[in-house]
Amino acid sequence: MTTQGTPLPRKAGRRSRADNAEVRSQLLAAARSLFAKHGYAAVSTRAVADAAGANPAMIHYYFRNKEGLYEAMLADTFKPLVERLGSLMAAPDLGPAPIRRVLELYMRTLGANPWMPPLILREVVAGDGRLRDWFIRQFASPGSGLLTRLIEREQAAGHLRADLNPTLAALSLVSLAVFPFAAMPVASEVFGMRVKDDYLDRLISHTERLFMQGTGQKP
Amino acid sequence: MTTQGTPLPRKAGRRSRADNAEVRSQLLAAARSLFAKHGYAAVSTRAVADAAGANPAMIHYYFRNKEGLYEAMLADTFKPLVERLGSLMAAPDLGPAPIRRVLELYMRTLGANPWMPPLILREVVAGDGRLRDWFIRQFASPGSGLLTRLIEREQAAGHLRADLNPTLAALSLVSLAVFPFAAMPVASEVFGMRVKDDYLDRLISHTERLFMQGTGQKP
DNA sequence: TTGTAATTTAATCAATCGTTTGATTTAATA
DNA sequence: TATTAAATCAAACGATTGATTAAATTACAA
Repeated sequence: MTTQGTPLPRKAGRRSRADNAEVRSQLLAAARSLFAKHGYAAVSTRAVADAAGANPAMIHYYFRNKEGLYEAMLADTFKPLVERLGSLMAAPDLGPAPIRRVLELYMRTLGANPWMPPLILREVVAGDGRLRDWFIRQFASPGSGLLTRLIEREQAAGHLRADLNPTLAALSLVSLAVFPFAAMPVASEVFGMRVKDDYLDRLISHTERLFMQGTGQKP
Repeated sequence: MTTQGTPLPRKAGRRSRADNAEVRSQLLAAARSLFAKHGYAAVSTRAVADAAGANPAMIHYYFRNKEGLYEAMLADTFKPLVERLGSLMAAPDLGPAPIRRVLELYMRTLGANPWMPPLILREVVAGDGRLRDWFIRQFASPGSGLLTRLIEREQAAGHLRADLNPTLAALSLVSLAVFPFAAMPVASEVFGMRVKDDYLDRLISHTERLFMQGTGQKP
């Protein structure tokens, strides 16, 4: 499971061939698409190489093995979002409507990168370790204490309904931020949804509203 | 994907050997546990047979192939819940607090059968068909129109906050019913939750409360 | 141009996959 | 007891898996 071996591209001091790292990034893109769609075990390294228009040996060359490829793909995919979320929630003085801004950043990112929700869900659900620990660490720093504390602060400020347990509210918020996107293909059939242009806006507003005081009025 | 072949246990007119179907049910149990924990592609038919203390050929004998085993396992696992949910929501005259009763049935069942949430999530997320269609059909009848209409009825009766779109509320309800259970192992680490005896009750109440008017009081 | 390291190809390794075969055992029927 | 069918087993099938290598090719510094 853990990669205990030597590093690979032995100190690429020289750039060559098509200015490059192009094959590497194409492998990452192919891996992201295939792993998101079919899951880790169902995707062969040959399939990734084919989809990237490369040779299986290139995976060994750049990433040592299948796990190394998967790990690099996850980091490449989620690092930007995790960093932006962290800096947003860790800010000493929150701007206006921080909960909504977290929701917006989260949902718009997932909406724009459809491969993210499946990857998140698979990592969350996967019983075996693989990258579960790495993934937990990624989302633990900005997602756990920070989100719970953000909710507490917003409750204290009177911006959020106070009758909710902060920890459960944080868990609910994440649930509502992730699941609907991963379930979109199915939900559109099950619930007969017509995913129109304003769907994302309506979903964000709806989710935010759940944590606010109900008005009793129709939306 | 579709099994186009002949049926297998050729008309079991005779019962034999340990009164039987025991191997069959043990294969189903092993498949349920392993597929839930590791996913379809990551589990070999040999592993299932070993865990069931049976011979690999018995899978072919009872279920024709790996997909047949998986399909039978899904049906065996979810049919009871689906039926109970359907009859609860389709009742002409709902009893008191039907939303809470749906939540209770759903969550307590998932809580008592830890393999269900991973299976649901995998089926929802799986891009390829396999049993996605079957699964959608299972949850479409009781889960779609019925749940949405139930929410509308409860809104009309003044039992549910009226400022929520019924379809989005239905999707949110399902999200909150499924995701926290599947995420439990991770969430307990990320959110520092201590899953105590009353955890399920508190989660149910919290989720129900989200769809009610906020009181502004601490819980 | 030549030397050298980076990159890519083709080929191959042992291991494991899902599946099937053919023979055997068990138990009910005639 | 003889017959028959269901159930089970050990063994092996061909195909594919992840991984690795040796050799060929490329690009750039000297």
